[in-house]
Amino acid sequence: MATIKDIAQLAGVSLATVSRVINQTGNVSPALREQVLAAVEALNYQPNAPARSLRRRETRLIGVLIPQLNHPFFGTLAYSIERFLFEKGFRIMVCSAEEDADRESEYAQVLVRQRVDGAIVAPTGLDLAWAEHFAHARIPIVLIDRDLPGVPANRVMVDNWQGGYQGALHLIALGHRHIGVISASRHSQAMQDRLQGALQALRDHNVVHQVYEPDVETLQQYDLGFHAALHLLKQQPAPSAIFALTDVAAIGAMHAAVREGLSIPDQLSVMGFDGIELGAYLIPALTTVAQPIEQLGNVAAELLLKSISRAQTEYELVVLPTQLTQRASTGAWRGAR
Amino acid sequence: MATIKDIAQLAGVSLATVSRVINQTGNVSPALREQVLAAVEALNYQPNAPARSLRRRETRLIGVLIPQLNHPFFGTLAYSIERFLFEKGFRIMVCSAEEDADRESEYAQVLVRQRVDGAIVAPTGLDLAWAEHFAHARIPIVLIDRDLPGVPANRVMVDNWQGGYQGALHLIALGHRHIGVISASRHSQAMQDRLQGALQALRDHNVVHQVYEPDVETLQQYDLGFHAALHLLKQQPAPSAIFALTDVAAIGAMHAAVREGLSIPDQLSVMGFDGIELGAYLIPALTTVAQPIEQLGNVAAELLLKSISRAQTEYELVVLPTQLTQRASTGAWRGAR
DNA sequence: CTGTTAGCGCTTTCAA
DNA sequence: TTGAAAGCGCTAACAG
Repeated sequence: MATIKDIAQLAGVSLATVSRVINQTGNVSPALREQVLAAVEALNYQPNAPARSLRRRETRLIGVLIPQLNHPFFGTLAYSIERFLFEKGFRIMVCSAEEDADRESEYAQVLVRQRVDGAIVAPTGLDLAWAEHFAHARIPIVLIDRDLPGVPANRVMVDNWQGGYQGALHLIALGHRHIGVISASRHSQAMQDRLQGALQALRDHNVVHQVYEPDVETLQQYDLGFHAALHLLKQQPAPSAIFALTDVAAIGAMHAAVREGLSIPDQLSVMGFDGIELGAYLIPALTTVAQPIEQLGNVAAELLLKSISRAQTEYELVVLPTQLTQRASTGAWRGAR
Repeated sequence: MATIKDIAQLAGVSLATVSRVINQTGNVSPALREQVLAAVEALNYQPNAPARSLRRRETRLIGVLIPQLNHPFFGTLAYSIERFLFEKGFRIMVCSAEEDADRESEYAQVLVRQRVDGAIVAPTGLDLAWAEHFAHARIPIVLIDRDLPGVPANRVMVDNWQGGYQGALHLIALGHRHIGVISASRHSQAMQDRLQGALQALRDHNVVHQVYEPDVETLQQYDLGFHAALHLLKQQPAPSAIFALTDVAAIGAMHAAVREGLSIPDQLSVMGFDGIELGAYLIPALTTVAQPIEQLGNVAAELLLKSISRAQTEYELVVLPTQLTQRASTGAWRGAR
């Protein structure tokens, strides 16, 4: 591969001049500029990013550490971050921690070694080993989706408690008095907040409820919802509505309900949480507590860029609102089955 | 951040010794090794990847260039590649070309500049500018999902033509004689192959059919399927079955059908192509021509690693079989509506 | 406006 | 077994 030296040679100028032309820094006479550009063209020169990073002490690389790439919510989040940062001249390295603290920590080290300029992290759980790695390296991070109160960092997320409350309230307002709740993870702060919010609403209105929480973390979220619903539907009295704390789990729950011969929403209302695009196309379309996913990603990226450019000691917490998106999967209670 | 020099100083050894310990190359006496390791621990040393890459002339980075990160099929593909390569000590840089040739080409340049050791590409279309960038830099690539006959590279994909034929045959065997086909893209070779395969089956059995092809590339695949189905259902005679050439489009089509008051599969059969996990949880569960997505990713990654380690002039084409996965969204023709 | 030069952090001969 | 030193490709003083 051609180097700056080759260009200099071919153009008959010094290394510095080539560098100046390429980076548009400093003044170069039009004549020389032309020569350099011609040489660049002729040799298909592409700057060596590692060399540049080494010298400049910045990589223009941002780490994105999420639980799972192959997931509608996190995939959309990563995608929005990618687009935002691409415009700003930053590239991303996406890493799937797979809901595994060891893997998460290992990936954090990888990102540190790559000398990313910053990282956006949707933490897996309560283990903070990964955060230590970034802290030691003084690499700024932004927490997204899942809160982690102890960590010194900017945070951007929705008000999960409020969303949980809001969602449960929707079912209550429809007349449901036996409600099942499906939590997707014990270790996610977001999930716990949603759950507590929902429970509060349920208690406030004296609604009988049953909670399903998985014993272990799982990546099989559809399946989780499926089995959770099967479990909840066996309870006595059986719920007339299910509030799944993620859309993906809600989809699994819907499938389980139909397999049990129940029609949605006539015999069972099902709602989710997240607001993934897919929800609108389900049959019936999924009622959900929607997060502003794109905005979450954009705000996080923006905040990160800010803390990269000027070291800060004050950390922001941005809380975005959720929005109840009522669609066809929930309906008024129609009496006992 | 601590450098190898700091470690050497603290441990009272030379740079070379530190390097030997860290890389486990060359022999170092146990005593010195201990000292070095202690210093590494004490200073939270993390090797500087850009510096190492510069010197070693390899980055252990692999580019993954796909049309869209936020997409069940490509997301799963990227995820399987990530997992496979992580085990082998390689990291990935995922880039979403967004079905846009310019963006794709730009991203290819980014990857070249990062000096990735190789790239796995699901090309957007027929513009080959991106491939030139890799070719000039002599960076090995593997094509995945979408074929591009002219490009000198390993290729791994399913037999899309056969899959298309197989899918159409399934509907024909169910007795359908008016079938609508939804193609998701004009520029994707994969899509064209599927379409041709399906058309062949349709012609072979004298089945009346109607094809919907989008005018422009779109990232809104659910919506594409939705509008395509609306269009097809208006035709005379109306189709009794729809074969969408991606699962995501099939989901949109199902939604449109239900909105038009049709029940699936009683009044309209719908099937897709891809075999995304979600399909099994839809209501009704989606019949599809399934690709072995994980395997596609793994094979591509393996092939790439092979061509990185030893430069090759012979290129392989790996064709994996599709599998018809029959579920609830398709059923026997029940007579005219 | 242009060129020379000193490193960025690391690996790897080559000598000792 | 260990260390000294050169250099990967680039940028940024500094000098002219």
